[in-house]
Amino acid sequence: MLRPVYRSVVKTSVLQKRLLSSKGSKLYKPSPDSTSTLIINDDPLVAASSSSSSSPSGIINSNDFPLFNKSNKNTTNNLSYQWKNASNMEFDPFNKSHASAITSMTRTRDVMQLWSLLEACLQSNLMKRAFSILESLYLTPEHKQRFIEDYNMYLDAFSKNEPNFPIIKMNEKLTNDLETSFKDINYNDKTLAIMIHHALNLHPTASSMLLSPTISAYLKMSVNGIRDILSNLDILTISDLSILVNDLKVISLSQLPTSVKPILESLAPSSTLVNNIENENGFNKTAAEKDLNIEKKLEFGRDSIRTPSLDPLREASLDGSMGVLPKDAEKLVAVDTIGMRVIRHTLLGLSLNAQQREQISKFKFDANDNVLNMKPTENGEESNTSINFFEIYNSLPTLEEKRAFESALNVFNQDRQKVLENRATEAARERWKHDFEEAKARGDISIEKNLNAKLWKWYNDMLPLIKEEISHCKSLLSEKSVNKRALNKVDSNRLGYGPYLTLIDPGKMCVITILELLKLNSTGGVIEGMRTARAVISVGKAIEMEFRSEQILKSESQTFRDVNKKSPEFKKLVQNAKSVFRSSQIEQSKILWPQTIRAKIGSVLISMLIHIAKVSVQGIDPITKAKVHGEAPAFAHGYQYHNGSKLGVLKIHKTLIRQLNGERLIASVQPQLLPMLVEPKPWVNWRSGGYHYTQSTLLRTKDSPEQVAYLKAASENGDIGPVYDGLNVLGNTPWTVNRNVFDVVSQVWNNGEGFLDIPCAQEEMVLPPAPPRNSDPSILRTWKLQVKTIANKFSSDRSNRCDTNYKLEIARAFLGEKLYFPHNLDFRGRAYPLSPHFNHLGNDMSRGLLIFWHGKKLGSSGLKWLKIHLSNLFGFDKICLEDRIAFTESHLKDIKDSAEHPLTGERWWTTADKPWQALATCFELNKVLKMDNPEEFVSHQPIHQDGTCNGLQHYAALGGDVEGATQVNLVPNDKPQDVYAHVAKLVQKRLEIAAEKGDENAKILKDKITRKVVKQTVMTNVYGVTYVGATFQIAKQLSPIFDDRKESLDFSKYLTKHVFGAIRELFHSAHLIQDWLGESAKRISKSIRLDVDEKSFKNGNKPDFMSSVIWTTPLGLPIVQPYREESKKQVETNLQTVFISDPFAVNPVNARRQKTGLPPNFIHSLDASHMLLSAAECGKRGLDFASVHDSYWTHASDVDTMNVVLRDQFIKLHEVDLVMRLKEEFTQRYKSYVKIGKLKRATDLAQKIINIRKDLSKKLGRNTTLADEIYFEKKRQELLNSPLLEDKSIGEKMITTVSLFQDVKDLDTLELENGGDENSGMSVLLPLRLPEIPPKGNFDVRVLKDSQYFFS
Amino acid sequence: MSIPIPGIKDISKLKFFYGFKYLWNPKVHDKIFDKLDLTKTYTNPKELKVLDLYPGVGVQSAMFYNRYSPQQYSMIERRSSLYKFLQANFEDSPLQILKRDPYDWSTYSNLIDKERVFVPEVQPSDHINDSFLTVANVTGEGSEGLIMQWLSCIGNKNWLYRFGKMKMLLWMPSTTARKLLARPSMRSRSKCSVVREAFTDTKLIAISDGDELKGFDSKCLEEWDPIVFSAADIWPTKGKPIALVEMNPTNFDFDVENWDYVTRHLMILKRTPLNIVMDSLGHGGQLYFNSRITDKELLKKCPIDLTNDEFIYITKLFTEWPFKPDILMDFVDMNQTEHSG
DNA sequence: GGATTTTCTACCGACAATATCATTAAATAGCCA
DNA sequence: GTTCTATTTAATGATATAAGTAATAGAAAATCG
Repeated sequence: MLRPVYRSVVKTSVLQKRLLSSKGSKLYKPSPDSTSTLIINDDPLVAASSSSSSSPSGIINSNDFPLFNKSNKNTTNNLSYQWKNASNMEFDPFNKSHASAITSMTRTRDVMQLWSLLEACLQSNLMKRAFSILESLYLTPEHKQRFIEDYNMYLDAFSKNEPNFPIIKMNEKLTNDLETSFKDINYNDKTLAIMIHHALNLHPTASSMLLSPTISAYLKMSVNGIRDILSNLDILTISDLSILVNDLKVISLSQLPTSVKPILESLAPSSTLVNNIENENGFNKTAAEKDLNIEKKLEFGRDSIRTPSLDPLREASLDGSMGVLPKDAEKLVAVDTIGMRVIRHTLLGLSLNAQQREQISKFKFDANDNVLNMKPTENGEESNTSINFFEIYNSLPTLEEKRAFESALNVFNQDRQKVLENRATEAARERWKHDFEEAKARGDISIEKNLNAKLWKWYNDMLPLIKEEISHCKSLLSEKSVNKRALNKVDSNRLGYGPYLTLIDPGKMCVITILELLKLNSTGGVIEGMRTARAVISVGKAIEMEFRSEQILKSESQTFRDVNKKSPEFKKLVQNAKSVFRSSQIEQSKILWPQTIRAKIGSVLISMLIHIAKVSVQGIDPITKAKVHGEAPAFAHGYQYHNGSKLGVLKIHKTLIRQLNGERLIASVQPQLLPMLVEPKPWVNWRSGGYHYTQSTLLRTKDSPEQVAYLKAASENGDIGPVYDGLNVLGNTPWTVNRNVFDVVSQVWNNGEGFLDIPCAQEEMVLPPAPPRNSDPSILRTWKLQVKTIANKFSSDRSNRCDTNYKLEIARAFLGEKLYFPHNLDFRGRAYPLSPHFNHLGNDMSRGLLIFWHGKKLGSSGLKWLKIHLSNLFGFDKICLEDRIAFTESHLKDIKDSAEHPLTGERWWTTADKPWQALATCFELNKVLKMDNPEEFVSHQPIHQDGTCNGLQHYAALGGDVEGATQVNLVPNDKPQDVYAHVAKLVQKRLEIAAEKGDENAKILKDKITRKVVKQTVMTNVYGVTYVGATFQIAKQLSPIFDDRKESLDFSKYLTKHVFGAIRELFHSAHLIQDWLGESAKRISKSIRLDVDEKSFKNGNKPDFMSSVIWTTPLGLPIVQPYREESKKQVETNLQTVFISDPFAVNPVNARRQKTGLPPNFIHSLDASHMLLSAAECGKRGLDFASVHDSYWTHASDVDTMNVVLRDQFIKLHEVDLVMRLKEEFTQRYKSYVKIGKLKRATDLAQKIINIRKDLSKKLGRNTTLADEIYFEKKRQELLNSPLLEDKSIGEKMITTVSLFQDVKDLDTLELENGGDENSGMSVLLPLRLPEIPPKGNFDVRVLKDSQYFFS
Repeated sequence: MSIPIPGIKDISKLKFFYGFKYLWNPKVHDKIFDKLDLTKTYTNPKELKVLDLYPGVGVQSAMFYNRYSPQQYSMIERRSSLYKFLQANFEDSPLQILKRDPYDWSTYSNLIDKERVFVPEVQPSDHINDSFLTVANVTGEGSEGLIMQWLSCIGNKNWLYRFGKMKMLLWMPSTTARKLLARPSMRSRSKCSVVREAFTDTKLIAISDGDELKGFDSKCLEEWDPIVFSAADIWPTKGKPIALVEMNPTNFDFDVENWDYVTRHLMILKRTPLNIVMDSLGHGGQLYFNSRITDKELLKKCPIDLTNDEFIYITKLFTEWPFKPDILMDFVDMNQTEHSG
């Protein structure tokens, strides 16, 4: 590999600094040779490694990464490992393994907090404080390597803050900072980029003559080459680059980063614009407004003058920085932008009917005005404001036209997506205002009645409060000397959250707070309200999220602000460059707000809202019985008890709740997390993918830095490409809303009645009358329980309805749109859509509402699969395919009726297992059946192929279990096997035998065993359900048969034993593997890593076990089981203290959960791998693909192809002995770990250990502990690994209680398994050994190739 | 003929006490009985019926019987090891041993109404019931809830309190006693001390020596002058100190449900003055109560400083509040089971 | 080292106790040389 | 101006909260002497 030319920064820096700091014009005339002498080639790695603190415990051990060898294309076929060395010696907060480094963990936390604070201070122009934070960061030794990045952040902010600071002074400052304040810190190319940018943007009156040499000087100082300087697009704007290339001509085009090169190429020198006006005026504007201006400029050219606005919104805003759409913008958007005119032109050029034509010509192709259909439809204005793109797309006759349409739509949607992710709060605010003004025109009463009008009132009341708070914070923060003692509690709190609060536009914060609280209504088990803890954190998170996307948008528009060309081709270029830019920005941001800050911010905002939000209420005076009207706070903070524990709650007033129930809730859906209108950003990196402006991580880590550390290392090693591939296929599947189904759901919904799983709308709950107070306590108690049950039902119904409302509203908003679901993974690798509420993983209704955007002709086999699909949805999925087809064909009449009269007809579809999806299928089938040639029918319906007990399929393949494999359809068969029925049969047989022997229970139960009784238990058995749990499941199934609950439970207990027995018998080898996994997990989680800090061994002989179970999936994804003891702390906020966990705390593992979790998690990691492999392959073959874990979806015509892929990939996955590989990985990873075990006392080895202990005891003057032994063994290991030969030889001679085991081969004979005589065993440290793998059976997974019922 | 009292030697052989603790030293018991001076209430012990809940090893039971020879003395004890012990020691004595669970409400309805094994006399509430006494030992650390439930039964006038104002001699952990007996403004003042104040007249009779004593107010201790006995007089010796209180129900007249809601919520923020804390009672509470409470001094007080009478006053205002919240819905429901096959 | 007591209770997506008092650690003021 | 101590403040830890052991009960892990 070619290494870029490094220059030893250590040696050059001082000289360079001296050069820069030299006074006068000399600086601007650097002689070429003087700079070149500064370049000293030296191996930077030597310097880096010697300066790093290289604590081995602080960094992931190289042993930690057994990854698959990528050299062989068929990864699964290769058993050899490539032990990659994650020799990342830099300090990085995530790069810590939990097993070690307790101290650096706390430092990590400190650094994280300092970072977030630094960022906040820089944003708020608190330069002094920022500098002192820098000083603290500088003192963290592990952080030195990265410190320059923080300094760059500071310098950049400084430059923006003082745009007219002469470059000489700037240079002096830089020199001074790096030479005195932060010794040993060297600038990097970004530092230079900042200086260049500063120089370029100085007021033009500055001696521009000298500009060129200055810049040349900086360019020559480059550490990694000029290219590297220029790649800092977050610093150097396009116009900067343009000047450098075209005006100063100090660089050539070829040196530019590839993503922007084409833009600059197309910018002719003459048309380059450097907008200095913007520079002068625009500093205190928020990103949004800047962006808005950019947008406008992009569209109308720079001549469009911003007219001063009298809009009250603007007046109200703090320093005029409200990022709202100016009123005059509406006028402006009415005029077509050129780019959009082109889109319209394109669209009108397609084959459209008259109506479509009219729609398009009326339609305003402006992203700001037409984000989504969120406006009420009652006014019937729908036809004007929205276009059903799906219909148009479908009506286009040729593929070319479709392509052209999609391409035009995509350009439009790119803009809409941007607006969607960035302008949602403004949109909400606009809506409120609009409604308010309308209501106002009608009178005060209608203001009260209209929710949005009320929200607008709250907004206006809250805004000044926030502003006041912010100005408090600002004045407090800008005080010269902060006398901490003189501060009251409120102010010292402000000092903490103040820097963050000042970051975001106050108006936005209002909107976010209000929306979050409305969204959280009836969550957390609270009857009419929410948990305070959740509320404050949600608001805090939402604020942070807003800030993040604002940041990205801001830097993006900063960089591209002067790009001003109107051709659509150019626009595409810019869009492309921007997305590359965003990606790298998101990638770079590592800063997260601490949880405590989120909570504090949230509480401040919420308490303001509580203070001002009022609703008018009426009650009855208990004395006079007269109706009383009044005003009450809409939100109230209080507490409720649960099992004696207090729970902070935020109650919402009944009046408001009633209003919310009748409301369309679309507004409060977190807009950043809606489905996307364009393809998600592809996953290329562990934290870059999905939404365009919202950061999401590849893995849903449970606040576990350990998981992140492994993921990051794998990502940086480039090991998880296949994961990205699969995930990107999932994300790139376009969907649309099934209008037919939507209309039916909508009708049902508006009806307000209960329908299928939609509960009916209920106003009040009906409670049984209370018994007299002096009734027996037991009677009082049953009544209380009744009330509780009813209330629970009521509130769960309501939240259910609310959830349905969300789904429906999102669906409505996306009617006729092309939509995408960005995905990420849970910690085992299973994929989930990022957007909540409405997605294809949702309930039956959500799934029924979704169809593929692309249609495919049924072709020869499509109709067959469509029919089978319907049969499956009705629950007939365990009969052979022909019978399923026959089922559908025998119901053609019902299908027709269901499709044509879904609600008024026989409603046959409602009898299906999955009625809404069945209805969707009926609609298609009905259309197909009317066609002369069904093969020509264009189908959009996803067809599902489900694995029969997917977990058991994997187990069977792992164990090579022929019997089990047969049961789960791994073996070709002319008829699908029904596991559940089979288990039921086995249980039945057992019962019959028992009954013959005179077993009473068996006699009663033997004829009551159905498939249904055992189904859940068989399923959950894979997840390691316990005897007790299974008993409950079975009791639930049996309860209709027996009247007495007690009796039913007794029978269930009995039955459970037999069911368990039957399952064990049937899937014997699966259970052996399950046991093996469990035992391995137990041993690992009870093992000790030697280089662990002795502190965790403080309890003498009882250490805290720190090692969690870690493995790598066949796709290379490292999986860390995050189960640890949680440590939570109380954090003070404005409202109350909240109880939150500290993510950087180092906690011992929860061995139990590690143990019970491994079997299911391992299997899930395999099925996830299978899914991703299949997805990638299907993607390659041009299939539209979606998945719900073990259910795979595609077009009817492609089902056969997909099935082939599924089987191939499954075989590919299991051709390797995965269990063996897992064991090898474990053995390698936990190589030098020890466990506490018992050794037979009557052995030589034991005697030797006793002698060592005696010696040691003498030396120490006390009894030895295992901790001491660990200490010495650790010492020995350190010596052995020492580079010094003498150390090494000392180490080799050293004998410890652990080293004695090195050469022992027959440990089994020496170790006492549990039990044994009391005196024969003694506690010693034994090397960790894993149990033997159960023998593999004879099943050859390759026979699967011909099993048609594998997935069906 | 008096019943022999089990000695510490026999008692110490017992292994299982389920976390309960018993005073075994007869001398201390004697002192306690002297102090209790029960004949003042039970002028005619021959008509007295005593219910002994969780009698444990029965030392106190036997000594009681020996002293007063009541008409009926029934011990309710279900825990097998202790039941066996009682059987072995008192099989032939007049003490009645019933293997029932004192925790279970049905035990009482069965005993009293169904089987009529133990039928106390109903007496009006103008005096302490002079023919019915309950003695109980609820010294288990985890059984504090039972005491609290019994207390609320006084408020409901159900359970054994349907027979009138029945006296109860109750052993409990010292910490529980401290909480119950706390008076306004004391550190341990909590909702249950208000409940105690509302429904009963309770005195500390005896307490084992130890650090826990420090938690009690010295003035109160002076007033009650409890018998302080050594921790060594308790078996099993390990564990926390215990105390004996005498609980006499009192007359009360207020809306218990609303009062319960008000006290429960106010005592959460027991150090927050009333003029602020009222918001936690419901939407707009602060505004309402600040306008209704005329006594400005009261508004400055914190819940912890309030007497029960003051709580009753606040409750009255609360019930008169036109916009008062629904007190029935004052609970959270934890995620119920969903998800199926 | 062995019995008693406590802790679970099928995996994942998922989402959470809190007020107050006592004690300890840290920081500041004061004090004096 | 420093160093040492007294005093105050911040941080941390402990404890109580409500009041049928949430619907349930028997095994496995953890604790304690």
